[in-house]
Amino acid sequence: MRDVTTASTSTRNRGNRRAEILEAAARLFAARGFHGVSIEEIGSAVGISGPALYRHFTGKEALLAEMLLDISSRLRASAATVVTASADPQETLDALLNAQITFAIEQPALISVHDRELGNVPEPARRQIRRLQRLYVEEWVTVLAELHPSCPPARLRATTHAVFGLLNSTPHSANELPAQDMRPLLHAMARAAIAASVNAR
Amino acid sequence: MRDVTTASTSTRNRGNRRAEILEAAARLFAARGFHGVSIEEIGSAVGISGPALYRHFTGKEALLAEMLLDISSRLRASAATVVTASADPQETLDALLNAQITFAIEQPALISVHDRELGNVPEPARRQIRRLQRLYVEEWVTVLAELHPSCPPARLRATTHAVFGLLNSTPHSANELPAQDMRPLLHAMARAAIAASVNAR
DNA sequence: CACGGATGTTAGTCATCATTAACGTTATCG
DNA sequence: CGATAACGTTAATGATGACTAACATCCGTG
Repeated sequence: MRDVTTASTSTRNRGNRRAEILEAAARLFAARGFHGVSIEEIGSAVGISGPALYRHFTGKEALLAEMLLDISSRLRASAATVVTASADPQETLDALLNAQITFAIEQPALISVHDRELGNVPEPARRQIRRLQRLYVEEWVTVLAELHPSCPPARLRATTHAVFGLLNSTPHSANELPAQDMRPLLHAMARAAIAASVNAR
Repeated sequence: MRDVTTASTSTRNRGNRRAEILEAAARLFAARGFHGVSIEEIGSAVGISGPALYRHFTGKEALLAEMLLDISSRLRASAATVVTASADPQETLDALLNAQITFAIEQPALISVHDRELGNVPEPARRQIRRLQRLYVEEWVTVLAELHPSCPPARLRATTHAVFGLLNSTPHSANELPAQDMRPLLHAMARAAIAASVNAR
């Protein structure tokens, strides 16, 4: 149905509005939770008001679902890219750390929503999001297992979650340090925490 | 224990009710957020139904406020106790770590609610909770500053938040490892992360 | 025994939404 | 020039849900 060759003008701001709405909603959800924010508030945050959202999303839950799906897809995809880019596990781990740190620093609202609101996503989408999250964790576990083959996978999984918690602390410490200091700080802390985890046995 | 034979009626738990309600509400809030849980649900989770909650709390927001106030008071008090108990900063830090780890492992639901729902607490109480949280962070920063006087306080604060994120990852990794393995793992990771933070400069 | 307080119950009440309906306004394009 | 699709708007509509009212019950105590 879509004519790609002549669609330059017909799709003026279509993609923009959706992205704009998702961004505003993420900020609001991060502050007061999915059910604490009304459709009207999301609308007025982007200059339109209320039910106009239904021209872009089929409902509030669908908006949340798309938001979480987008986040987990991007994380998982970036991990997959990083993993195939290098054969050296230590280098790969550093790249995984850098990708996650970039995301945590640049999108603290999405980070918050991502690990708070899964319980509010309706069932068809929830399973898919969980799957992507699990795959993302497994990318990390695989890399860590290459570095430390003697460490049991369950321990590596717990280690990975702890590292995510460390890196995703940015919403709490956003104003303490500038990003240029925060970035190497988180990287160093995470590397040290991982090393301690697999050595202290 | 209690004599069940003579108490055929619905439980003689007079003082326990409030605590019971707070605990059930914490679990529910952790799963679906403050606004995602109804008064009716909280009530039926403890065997009573609906408006009976108003015999124990003046409202839903008051319930949340008391929950968060209780958590932050306990954390702050335990930190104050620990700090005065020893003059050796390293020993004090280990005690702080152990206290927070115990809390994170035993009360994952409270941990979740504590750093997600502050935005839903009405204003008089919110300021007080923030104050207690800030005092708790400052206990940590003070101890860390004794150990590493050359490190700027802002950096120590960011480090503290990152360590909290690491330790409070328990809601995500609850089923990966038994508590007896999780505890030393988190302790070792946190210590290493702190050391890396203050050294890598 | 009567009474009062603590604790429940069930039926309103009143707001607040999410969602839908019905109705403009462009602007692209045949 | 219309037709039509994209995008908004302002009223319903219907649920849900917090909170209140009115009414038991139990139990300690004067």
